[in-house]
Amino acid sequence: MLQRGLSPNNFTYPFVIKACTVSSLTRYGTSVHAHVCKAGLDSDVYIQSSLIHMYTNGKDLASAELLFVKCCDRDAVSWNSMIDGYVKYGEIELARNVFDRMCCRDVISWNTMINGYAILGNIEEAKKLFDVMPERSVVSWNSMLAGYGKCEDYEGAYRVFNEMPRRDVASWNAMLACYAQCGKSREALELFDEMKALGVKATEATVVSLLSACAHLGALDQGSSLHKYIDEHKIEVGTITGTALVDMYARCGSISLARQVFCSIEDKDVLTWNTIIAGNAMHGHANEAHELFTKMQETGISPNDITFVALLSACSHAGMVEEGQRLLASMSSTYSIDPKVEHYGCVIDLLSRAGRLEEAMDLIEAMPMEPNSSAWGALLGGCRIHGNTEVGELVGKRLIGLQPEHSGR
DNA sequence: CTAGGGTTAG
Repeated sequence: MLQRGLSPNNFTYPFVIKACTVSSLTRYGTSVHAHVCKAGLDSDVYIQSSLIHMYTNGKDLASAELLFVKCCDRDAVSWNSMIDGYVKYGEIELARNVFDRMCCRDVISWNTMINGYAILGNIEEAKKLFDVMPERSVVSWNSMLAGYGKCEDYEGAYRVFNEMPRRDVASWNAMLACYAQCGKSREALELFDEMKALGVKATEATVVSLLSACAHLGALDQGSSLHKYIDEHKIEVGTITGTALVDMYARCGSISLARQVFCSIEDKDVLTWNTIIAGNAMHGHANEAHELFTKMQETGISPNDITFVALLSACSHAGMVEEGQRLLASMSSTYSIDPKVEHYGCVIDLLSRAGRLEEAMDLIEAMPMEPNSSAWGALLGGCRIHGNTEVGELVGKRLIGLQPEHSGR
């Protein structure tokens, strides 16, 4: 359009800006913003609110704030976008401050605020707002439901699920996710039967929670029939669903099917790679886990701390002591990831199983954080296997000194 | 599409 010499007007810009927002093209959006200013259209309320939304969506709060304070004529979209921006940035107090100053609060403002508290697991504050809001939508109820889910309170969630006047697919998905995350796998599968009986159409979020439930049950039959259901109902298999399928097959014992699904996933993210690496580790395929780690980096995906837990557990299963030590050292030196207590725990386990108890003891003393019970447990387990009462007693004394209430069993 | 529902270690 610009190349043809046509000038965009105040009706054109919001569409262009929205396109940038949905495609996360904030950089291009910034140049559109510059065009808007040059054209003298930066006082248009609609353009302003779409720009603010674009910036908050792209986590560029500074630019959003700058624009927000400059407008004298703000619409509800601008206010709501600012609230949501602060919420997503983890700044709940700032979000609340904007919410309290807002005079034209609508149901979206209330829901955004309730969701903000729910994300943080602050169900009390969410409920306070929920109880006093002038009108509620199904989203208000769903946000409360998700809030109880976040607190792992599946009974509270189910109470909300029962009380709500109307349910949509997100309500079912939130309840299913809550059950799945609370380890109530059977309840999740039963709720799905109810959902199907009522004719509610499943989405990707539905099957992801159910696949996770099957994975935790090790239920290959139900997992495979879910896979069939996904195909038959033409539910899209995106990165998240694909990853959930890989995890389900791996945990249910079928590493070959896991691998097959893994290969079919177009856009693999770090979670996808972590899942297949961990799957191979569980099955004792340490070399393949490490090959996958190399391939992952070749495709431009950087590992995170969970990748290293998976790799180190692969070493544990295979007894690859030196490789494990090398990996632990490489975390901070090569990848700038600070090893956590879990990573030290894996290597302590590795050393203890190999009978290298003095080295394990040295590592537990040298780690920069307080060892947790599984780190001590790994060391004690090694002492038992190898009949080393000397280090065992040392550990016992340390444990009694640290936590007198855990005086052994 | 201004708000809500999703996967990974042990």
